[in-house]
Amino acid sequence: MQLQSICRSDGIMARIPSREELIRSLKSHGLRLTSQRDLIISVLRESSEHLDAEGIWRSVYQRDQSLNLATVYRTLHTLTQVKMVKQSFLGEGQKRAYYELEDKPVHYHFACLNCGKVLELESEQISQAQDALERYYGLRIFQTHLKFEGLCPDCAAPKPNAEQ
Amino acid sequence: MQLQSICRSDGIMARIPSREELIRSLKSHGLRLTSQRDLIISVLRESSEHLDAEGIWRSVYQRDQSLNLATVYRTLHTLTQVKMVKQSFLGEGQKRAYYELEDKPVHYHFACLNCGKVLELESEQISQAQDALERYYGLRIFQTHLKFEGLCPDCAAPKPNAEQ
DNA sequence: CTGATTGCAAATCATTTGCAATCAA
DNA sequence: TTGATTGCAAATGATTTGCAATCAG
Repeated sequence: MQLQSICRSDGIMARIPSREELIRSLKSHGLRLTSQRDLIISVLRESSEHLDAEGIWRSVYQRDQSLNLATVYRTLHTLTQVKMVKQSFLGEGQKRAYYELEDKPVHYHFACLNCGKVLELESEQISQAQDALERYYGLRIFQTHLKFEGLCPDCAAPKPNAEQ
Repeated sequence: MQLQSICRSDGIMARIPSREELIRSLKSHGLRLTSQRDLIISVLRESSEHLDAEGIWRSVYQRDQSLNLATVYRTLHTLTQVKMVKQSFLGEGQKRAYYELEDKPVHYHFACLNCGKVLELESEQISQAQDALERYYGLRIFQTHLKFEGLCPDCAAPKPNAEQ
């Protein structure tokens, strides 16, 4: 069972930053725009699912066969550092990292154990709980890693004549 | 900066299952009680902090120098499968797995980015949010992986003359 | 006795790194 | 021009696995 696809369960389209915004963002951090970075960024922009480094590399490979997997890793690392990219561990066992462009609004991931689909969930309550935890325990929370696993609506209540 | 220690921020003592309960649990799953498993279980019971496989191995090593790291991994895998042990990815980057005995009540982890301390947080609101998500999206949630990162109370508001 | 479990060493697999060559600014 | 970035190949490091020997039930 593999990671399959991303669905925003709420039907709300996430705002994907434009190529220009992303390039501006790159430069504002003193980073250079190389053809490799440009390609990787466009793959991230155009992908409808979360990709791991190798998936990104395979996508890029169609347009540039010389781009090296190590460059993909290095680029993702750099972009994650400057908060243009968000890294999540969506597979079972959190072995492999998946990447998506940093976009608002904040969402959380749900991975179906049966079909591998990944849903993006929003929850005001979670953000509130987080605020409450900060106040109650006196912490400062900079990052939240939250992932649910279970059965998606389709797999939880399969319809008689529907292929999952 | 390394993982340092576990503090139950609320001061509530978690209930640690007795050795006998754990052995009973082992057998109820058709698993054999070997001296290696017995040792690993007691290290898990007696440890006040989350340990990774190597930390467990080092602890066990004092009592049995022949116990192999591979056995530790295999045992942790087995115990995780039968839900006697819970695996979390507490380091930065979720590279390495940490293990603790499965115990109620449910808690979440907070890792301090400065001193490496891990706090155990409880939050009724998070459980409620989870229930709400299940109902709202029509999912079944079997597992929640939640980890916060930021500054612990000590590092967020350091006292003038206090070490870390 | 017999299948479960272990020790050992080798394999895996995602990710990282050193280094010389290349390229953006 | 010059430091940032890349390709390549080799290294890393946590975890897993094949296999023969051992042990629990």
